[in-house]
Amino acid sequence: MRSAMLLTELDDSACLGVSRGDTPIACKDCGVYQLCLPPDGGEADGSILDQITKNRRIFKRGDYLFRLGHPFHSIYAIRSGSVKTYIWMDDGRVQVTGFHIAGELLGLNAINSKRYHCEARALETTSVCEIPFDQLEALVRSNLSIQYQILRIMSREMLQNQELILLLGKKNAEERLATYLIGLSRRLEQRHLSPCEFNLSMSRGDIGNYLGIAEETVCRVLSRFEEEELIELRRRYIRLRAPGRLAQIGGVAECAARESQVG
Amino acid sequence: MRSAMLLTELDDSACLGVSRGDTPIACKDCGVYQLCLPPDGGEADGSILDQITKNRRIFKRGDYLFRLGHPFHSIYAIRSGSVKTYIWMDDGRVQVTGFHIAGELLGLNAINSKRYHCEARALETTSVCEIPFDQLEALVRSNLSIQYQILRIMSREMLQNQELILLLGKKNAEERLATYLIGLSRRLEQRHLSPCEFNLSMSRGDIGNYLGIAEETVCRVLSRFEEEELIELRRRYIRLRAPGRLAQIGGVAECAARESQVG
DNA sequence: CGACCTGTTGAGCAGCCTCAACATAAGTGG
DNA sequence: CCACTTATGTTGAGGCTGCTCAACAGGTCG
Repeated sequence: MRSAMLLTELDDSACLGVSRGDTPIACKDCGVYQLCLPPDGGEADGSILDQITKNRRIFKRGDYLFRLGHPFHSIYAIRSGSVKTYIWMDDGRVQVTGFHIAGELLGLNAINSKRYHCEARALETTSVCEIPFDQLEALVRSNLSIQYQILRIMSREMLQNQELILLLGKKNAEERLATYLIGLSRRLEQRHLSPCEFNLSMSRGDIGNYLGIAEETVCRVLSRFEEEELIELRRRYIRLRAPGRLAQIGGVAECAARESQVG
Repeated sequence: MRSAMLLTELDDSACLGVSRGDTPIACKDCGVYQLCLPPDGGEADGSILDQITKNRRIFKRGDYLFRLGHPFHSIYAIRSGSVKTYIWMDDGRVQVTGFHIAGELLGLNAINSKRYHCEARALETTSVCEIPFDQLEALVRSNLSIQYQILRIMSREMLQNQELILLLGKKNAEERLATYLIGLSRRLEQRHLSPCEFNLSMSRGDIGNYLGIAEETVCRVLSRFEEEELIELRRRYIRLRAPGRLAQIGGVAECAARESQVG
């Protein structure tokens, strides 16, 4: 038996946006591909890109990609699988700071201090491209647009963190979970994966920790959602039956309405 | 009467780390200076730097530096004064995402989408350097180390956001306020300003909003801190009488113990 | 098969919010 | 300069959301 995976219900070749063979990630928005393709759609420097995409590693469930405080050497582009990142306080309280799926980059916030400032752990069998920072720097020097891509990626990550701050500061338990489900759904959709039917790779405890609520509250709210026929639930399998309604509950703007204006 | 300022108790020339005349910000860690000085300590390109630092603007209390959704054109380096940034939900709930003082950069998270994703408003009379993004890009092209500096700055901002996420997700009201006071104190200290005696430029409501607690709770906890002789309080004036104890309450590691290791 | 991990549901409790009244300071106009 | 309004801060009382503790169910693994 393989370990729990996002989207085990779907066929393998589509799973997490990675095709079977050695072909690159199919999604325009993904990891190294995203990093190495200039925004104008031209081709990046093939040799360096090839070199980087060959640095593949597999992590099994529970393996650490990197650990808090350790020296920064690489950033990681997830090819398939999923990863959680978290930090903690001296007394042992832990805060999950993010779940990361195919196409996302990890470790960028270590650039400043040259040390990882969170811990990254695989939630399931996960394939990544490891990109040594010196290689990345060389890449940047050889190709100005890549530097700009990195800025864009970091800028986007900062936006996501702001959304999380809004969630933690102002939303109640129902809104938090609705927001979470819709956010996950949209990320899957961006990767051309089924946005309304998937398997969670993280536990209820992880979800609750991330959202700043207790594991039990996660269960209760999800049960309520199921009662109200907003979702269908079987352990880690979930189907969104009313994504629009969930977005409404979560206070998440429709994609199109994102650029709403001020008075 | 001038409006409330951080540190009105101190003499003007030291106020917020800006000297009286046209001399640059005195603090090594500050805004444009930080942006334009390569990490090796050499001099940046004088002409472009000069050009940029001449783009000065003054904002009065309540003025907007930029507004949510508006097209991104500039980033802002604060020279003196202070600014709050915030976002909101459709139903009007607002989340303050940060308070920013001299030496900090605003607007970097708009790079990705070319639109500002938060609103920035002066808390008091505030002097900034406005840096048009095209000028910044030119600067980056002419000087590779500046690009790296921007990466560092963004990386650091991401760390601060992670700390806020930890606070919002896991700390109680007392811990939040203690963390807040210590954080502010340390930022002032970095700018060679009195770390234990200052005037807050933000209201109790703003503080509570930022920390995810009610205004009334802010008052109550601060009153309790005063009773316990941890602080001295007179409206917006505050003196930290036991910063070590506050750091302990807030679960904030001592600066020296920051690189604590994992097992 | 038993041990263990994860998830679910219930009961009681508490931290913080809400609402409200009031105090103090700041701003405004005569 | 004072009366008035407005903004901000403080304190109290009561209520609610979500937490804690606990028991148990279902799946997984050695």
